[in-house]
Amino acid sequence: MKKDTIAQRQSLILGKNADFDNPMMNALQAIGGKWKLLLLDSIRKECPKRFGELRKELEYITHSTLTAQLRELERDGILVREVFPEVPPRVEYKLTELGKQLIPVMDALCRWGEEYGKQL
Amino acid sequence: MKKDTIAQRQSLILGKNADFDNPMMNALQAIGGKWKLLLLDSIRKECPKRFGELRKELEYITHSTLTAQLRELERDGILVREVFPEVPPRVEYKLTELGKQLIPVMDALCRWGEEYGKQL
DNA sequence: GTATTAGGTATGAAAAAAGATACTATTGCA
DNA sequence: TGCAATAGTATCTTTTTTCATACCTAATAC
Repeated sequence: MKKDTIAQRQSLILGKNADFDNPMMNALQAIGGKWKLLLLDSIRKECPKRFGELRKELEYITHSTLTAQLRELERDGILVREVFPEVPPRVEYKLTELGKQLIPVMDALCRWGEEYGKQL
Repeated sequence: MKKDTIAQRQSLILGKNADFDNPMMNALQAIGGKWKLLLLDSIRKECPKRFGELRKELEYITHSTLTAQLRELERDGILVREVFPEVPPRVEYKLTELGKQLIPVMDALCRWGEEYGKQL
């Protein structure tokens, strides 16, 4: 296959046309960002969760980055966004069924993170 | 705490002085790169694995990036590097105990990746 | 009419990650 | 002598990601 830009090659690796035979690639394409697992971990602990609550918890994430990451997770069917037509507005995010299926993964990863933290 | 550079803030988030109370942050600090889980997934399937084999499997990774990622995983105690004093040289990578504890995580993540792939 | 609120968008600049490329070492073999 | 093979390093450039900042929206209270 022709490879013109790096982005195109990336799409082969972690992108939309990812190798369906490699589940790890599929998974990383969806949740492989810097913040995504942190976001999902926070949402699963209190679901639904508001935008502002996420901001507070992920102290150092930027407003615009937070929006971007949430949009991607929504696009990929991992969480849903619900807007309440109030003023001031309220927006809640919660896991979809697919998102909930990530909970065992997050559990396992957290357990490992504790192990890893011990020897840090 | 004073925050001068982005790097310093990052170190608060995902870095060496990460919040030990947040296992997810610990975990992502170690295995959160773009290639790391792909590398580990490949190594766990055939352990030990040679440098050149990794290159072939992760078709699009650069030689120097592969080296860098492997060095970090070694530094973080997730895999060990064994050099065989032959010519041409042979270098094998294998999971440490800590690395092996990642196997359930990778299993869970792959299962999820399959689910996710279905609706892609 | 303007301040407040929560959430969002848009822009350009900065930083981090990854890439391309060229170089090294080793030694048996033609 | 020169080349092949494997693994690695060093340097510079490009790509991607994230940040900083400013601006937008809506209903309500003042």
